[in-house]
Amino acid sequence: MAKEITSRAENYSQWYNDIVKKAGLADNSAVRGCMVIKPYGYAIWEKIRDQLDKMFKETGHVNAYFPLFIPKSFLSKEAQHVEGFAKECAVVTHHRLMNDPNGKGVIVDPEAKLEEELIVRPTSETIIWSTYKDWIQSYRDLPLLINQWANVVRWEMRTRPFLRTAEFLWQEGHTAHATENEARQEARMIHDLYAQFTEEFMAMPVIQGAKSENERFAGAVDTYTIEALMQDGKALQAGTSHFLGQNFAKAFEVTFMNEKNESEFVWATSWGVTTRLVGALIMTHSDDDGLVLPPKLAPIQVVIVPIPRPDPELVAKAEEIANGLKAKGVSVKIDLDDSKRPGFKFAEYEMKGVPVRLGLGARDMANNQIEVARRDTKEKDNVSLDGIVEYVTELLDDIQNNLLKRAYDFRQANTTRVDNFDDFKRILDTKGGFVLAHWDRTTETELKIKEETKATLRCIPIDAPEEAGICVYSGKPSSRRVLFAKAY
RNA sequence: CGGGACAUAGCGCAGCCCGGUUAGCGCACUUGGUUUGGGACCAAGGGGUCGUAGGUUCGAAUCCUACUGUCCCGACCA
Repeated sequence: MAKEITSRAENYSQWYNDIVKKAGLADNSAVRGCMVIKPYGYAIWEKIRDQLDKMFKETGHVNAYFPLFIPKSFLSKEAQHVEGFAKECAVVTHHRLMNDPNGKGVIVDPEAKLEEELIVRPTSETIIWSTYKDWIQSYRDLPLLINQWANVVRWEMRTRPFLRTAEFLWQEGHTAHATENEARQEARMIHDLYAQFTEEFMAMPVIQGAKSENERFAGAVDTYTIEALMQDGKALQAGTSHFLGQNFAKAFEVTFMNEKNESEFVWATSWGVTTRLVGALIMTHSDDDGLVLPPKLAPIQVVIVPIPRPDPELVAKAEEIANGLKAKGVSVKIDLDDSKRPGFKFAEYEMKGVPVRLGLGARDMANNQIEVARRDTKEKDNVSLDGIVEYVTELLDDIQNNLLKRAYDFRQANTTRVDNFDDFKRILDTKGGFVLAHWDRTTETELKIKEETKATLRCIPIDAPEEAGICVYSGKPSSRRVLFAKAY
């Protein structure tokens, strides 16, 4: 047994770390709080990125790139915004090093102090809105629909690979609109796009909702979120879309002339998802044998293992099958490594979450069949080589659907409606998961609940039906249930 | 930033309490051979400033002090 991972039951955090490491997704780095994303982990991110990028472009957005550094003065222009990020910013104060006159090594050259310090972007609203001011003159310049793929830095106390790192990769969309309504629609449209993406591609169902005032993005009027439920019963915020009102337009004086030749402030949105999605993917589907990937995001969808070794006849047949699959758009790897035995390879590909494994040996060739193993259920079947391409492409769809259904069923089974605070606490302590409860819509109650239960108000679901009830904490009237959970 | 644990080869660990030749084991790696349908076996080999800096001592992986880092549990957060 070369590689083993801690079971989820034994230690969920350790299980997660083991998967990240042993599936080859990421390593710790020499820099505290920062990870190295390894090729296999990055390949998953690329799949996520490419699909989202396509969806953004289909909805009229274009990509651009803004600077990593933000003048300190920019960050202080929007009061709530700076308050939200001030505690976790990396600051550049100097621009030069020099040899240490007292010994070996280098020191910061005290002569090279910057006149104005630069902040490493924790998010780009300020630099972008200072730029948009110059780009927008007329209603004819609107809407401005721009996205950027970038890295950002938030100096977090405690980090975990993919879920929270000091530096992470993301996309941030920043749009400007002539009317409030159009901006609100944009924020909601992206919110829907995110939900569609996570469900269709990540096979991860999400609850769509609005954040409470307390949980809202610093500087936003409304924040929409997609909340996913992880296997340990904790919620994970997987993406947010913000309606920013005219807050940034006012802070950066971004105005335009409307059709009546009147000057107006523009209406704004911003929205983003991060490499955290890779963490979400891990914690939604994986099991005690390793990573489980949905076919639509798997860097390798099918691996063919010649058994017992890659002999020429087997490889020739494997290539024939692989070419058939590739013609259908399936990514296939033929394992040509002859230094490892099949059993080792099986375990390895299971650890890496490859959705389908085909085992091809002389015995199979003689019987005109092949061994098909699916990662999600670990079932194995001997399947005729005739029509194998169709069989596998259908199986990939089936796995994708099965993962979504499994995650959805898990969420259903771990979503509990409660009507009093005793039940609320009991469910969170025993079962965990999502809790749907009535809430009186005050921040005071929200904070009390958080203090007493560690559960946070994840969102006010957009599809929650109107339902008369009383707040589980205060007993005051409420018209709909909201979503609480312990969260990452 | 609080509470706890840990730091010895790429990874996982033993040795430390009770200081004493050349610091050991498993996995991984290299070479050769035998194997090969679920993590092969045999043999030979390479790889270490024992986290860093001080201190005690004739002598420190081992004892003392400080620092740094990592992990787990909290608080903060995508």
